[in-house]
Amino acid sequence: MSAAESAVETIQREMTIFARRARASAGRMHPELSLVSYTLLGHLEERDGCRATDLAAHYALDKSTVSRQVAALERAALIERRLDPEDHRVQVLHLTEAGREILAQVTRSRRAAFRERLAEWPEEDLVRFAAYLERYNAGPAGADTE
Amino acid sequence: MSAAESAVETIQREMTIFARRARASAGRMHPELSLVSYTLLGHLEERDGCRATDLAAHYALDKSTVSRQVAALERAALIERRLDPEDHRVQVLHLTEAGREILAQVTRSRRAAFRERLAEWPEEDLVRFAAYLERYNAGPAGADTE
DNA sequence: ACTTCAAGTTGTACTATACAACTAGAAACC
DNA sequence: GGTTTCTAGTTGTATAGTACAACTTGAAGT
Repeated sequence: MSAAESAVETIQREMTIFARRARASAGRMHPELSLVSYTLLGHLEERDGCRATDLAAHYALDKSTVSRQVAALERAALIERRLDPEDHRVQVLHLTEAGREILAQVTRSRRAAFRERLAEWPEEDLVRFAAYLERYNAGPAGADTE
Repeated sequence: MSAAESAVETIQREMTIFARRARASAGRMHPELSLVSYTLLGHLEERDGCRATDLAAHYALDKSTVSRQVAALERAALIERRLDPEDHRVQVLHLTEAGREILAQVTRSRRAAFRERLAEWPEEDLVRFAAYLERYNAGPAGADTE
């Protein structure tokens, strides 16, 4: 096997290990916000509000799944729905103040965990690793991970 | 924010994206073998058989979860249980021929997907990316992802 | 106006998971 | 050697996340 092939094997194996671990650990670290809820809230913050359908499309989730997630987040008062006056089918989702706070808090705590895990890494390696991950994820959707 | 800090942010974000995508896509690609079943079979192949308890410990899963996964894999005739003659509480799990085949087939197909996604990468980058991932995953357990 | 399309909700089902209670066997300790 | 304690695994129960299908409501096109 060439060096490239063997590297691909390793990447596959390590990405699999990471994926397998991530959800469970996210749930353990932040019982109040699952990985999915976290990313949904993050998306709302980034876009400053959007529709449930947009979330479903962006994360390749069924609209029923998003509907229930949104309902739960609203119940927890982390988001609110605003009826679009232009189109009464549409509810634009927005973070509430509480949602913003929880999101910031979880982000801080996740960041701390990553920092700790990467504490010993030289800056040069961090920058390269980050670039590789971006490049990997930006690759053609559907190949394996979308 | 320093270059290192911003790289950590990116790593966190991209790892999260990857983790969120991975399970669902694995399920879509291989309905016959979930990501968890796949890793369990892989472990059995690598170790040439082991106990359910070992699987639970290694993957930080509850023994009840493993018990049900194992039951399903046995029902599908992908693994078999052999009673340990030394200790009648113990069942040593082994891949069956069918299990070996399915595992090989899914591995091939996953490998093809990764290869395609990484096809344009220079060998040097593949090797470095693989090393970074190994280093990341080998880090202290529990920080974030175990 | 009628049809078709789009946004969301709800019913139903399945998978993965954990925790707790249990059974069966092994080991340890007087 | 019998009692207690530990270990391996199963089963009951509950929860989260997910998908698909059927439905409701509103918008748009013909």
